[in-house]
Amino acid sequence: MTSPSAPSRRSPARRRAVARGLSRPQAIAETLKDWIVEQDLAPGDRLPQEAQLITVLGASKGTVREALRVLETQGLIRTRTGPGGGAFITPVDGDHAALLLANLFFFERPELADLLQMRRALMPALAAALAQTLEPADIEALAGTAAPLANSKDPEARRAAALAFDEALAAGATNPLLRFACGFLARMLGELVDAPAAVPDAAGTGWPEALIAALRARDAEGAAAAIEDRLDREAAALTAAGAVVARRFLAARASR
Amino acid sequence: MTSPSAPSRRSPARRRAVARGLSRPQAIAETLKDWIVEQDLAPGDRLPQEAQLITVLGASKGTVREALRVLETQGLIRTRTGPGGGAFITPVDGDHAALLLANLFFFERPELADLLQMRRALMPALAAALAQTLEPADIEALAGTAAPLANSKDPEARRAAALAFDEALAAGATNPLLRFACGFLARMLGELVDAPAAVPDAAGTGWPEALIAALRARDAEGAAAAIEDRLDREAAALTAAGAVVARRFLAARASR
DNA sequence: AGATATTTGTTCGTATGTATT
DNA sequence: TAATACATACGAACAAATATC
Repeated sequence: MTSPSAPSRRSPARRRAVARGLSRPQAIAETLKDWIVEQDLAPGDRLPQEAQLITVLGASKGTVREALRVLETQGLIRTRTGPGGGAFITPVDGDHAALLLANLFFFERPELADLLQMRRALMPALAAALAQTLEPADIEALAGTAAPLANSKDPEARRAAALAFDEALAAGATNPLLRFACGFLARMLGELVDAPAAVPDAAGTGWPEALIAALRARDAEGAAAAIEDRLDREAAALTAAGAVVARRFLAARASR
Repeated sequence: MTSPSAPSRRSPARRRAVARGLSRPQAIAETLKDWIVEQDLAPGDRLPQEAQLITVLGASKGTVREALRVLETQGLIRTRTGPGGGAFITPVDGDHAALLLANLFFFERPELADLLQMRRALMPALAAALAQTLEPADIEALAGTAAPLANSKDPEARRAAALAFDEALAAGATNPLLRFACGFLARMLGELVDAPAAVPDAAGTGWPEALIAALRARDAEGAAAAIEDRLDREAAALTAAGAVVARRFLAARASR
């Protein structure tokens, strides 16, 4: 009852992987990934059942389970128990990918200045792109999330609001690379940067209003300028306050 | 013989993780990550042995092994057999992180224009940064990798040379975020973009020489300008040739 | 070089949990 | 409620790798 082209015991991917010194479960995971591409599997599609994988891959239950756990960790599958259950392809989501990428920067820890430099390079491009692609309804929704930025009295609440606003901005990008990169930077800055003293924020300068206005006017340059003004003020304030990047992992968020 | 503060059966991280619907091995992996932070473990340090983890975590061997495989997949540990063996902390390397991140873009597949937009936003900043930080010896090494760009007759060789050069440029950045992002973009463009026809490259315009000259002169603006000229020409050529982003995973590279 | 001890890696039988019918 | 189909967890035995003497 094996499917006509099941993942093979001797796939090229697996031989490559083993030759590179990967462990067997990792190698089996590579085989399954190749198989996903070959079969053109899409989110929602199911992998063969554990029992079938055991026979087809020529590995024991434990090893196959470890291989599936590898794919789960990569964010590629989720498993369900019960009849009709099994391992299902799921699209990797940005939150999950951000977690994995943050592991890299746990060891190659960036300075605050590095985060700010990166943000300075990307966010003006994001703002300009948004000015050209955002629908009026999206702009008004953004304006909604921008409100607490100026209104909240509590500094902690304002910090959370700024993070939420930056993430909302990033989420609006049609370019998936820009969307992920800006969202990731916002999370790093919001969750991993600690300041010993209170950091005066730049919302009082009216940049959120200027940005929204530029977006409404589809004014790419104006939007970029509004963001640049804000970034420069905020960078100066963070640096002056002696903010630093903490040594921790990004926190996992609730899924599904 | 358990260490004075071993990973606990009821760590806060594990309760949080289980509450979020994570599987037990994933939850145990979260516990271990928290423990790495608490103990301030650095690359080379060893996790408790399998047998100890089994008793301390209150899980079976298979479950503990799956948890370790999760950490291995995240690039955080490597295991060795034999006396004195076990799971050792390893710094996550860029290649590994790139592979994991590429999984995200397997599903949220960027257009060629998205890749080019991102590169246009980042590489001028990279060039400017390099002009300020690169040592003379590094510049000369770069000049060496730039040579095949203009000299190779074979288009395929030139393509490989361009990829290698861009990765070398990225590797020179002191900002780890910039280093990773530019390296990742280079790999996406080099490995995942297929062109139906030959793509004339821009090396003939002398931009590599102009860039190297600007770097030698510590001329940030000149370096950025040289890169911008090249990017714009290359983008036009790729677009004209009808290049597209393929549906595949990034290929793993040889490690250690 | 070879024997031995240590530690991870793999397998399998069994039992349990969970969702569907 | 009961039966079924599936993943999940456990434990014991054995295999393979590697350091040490």
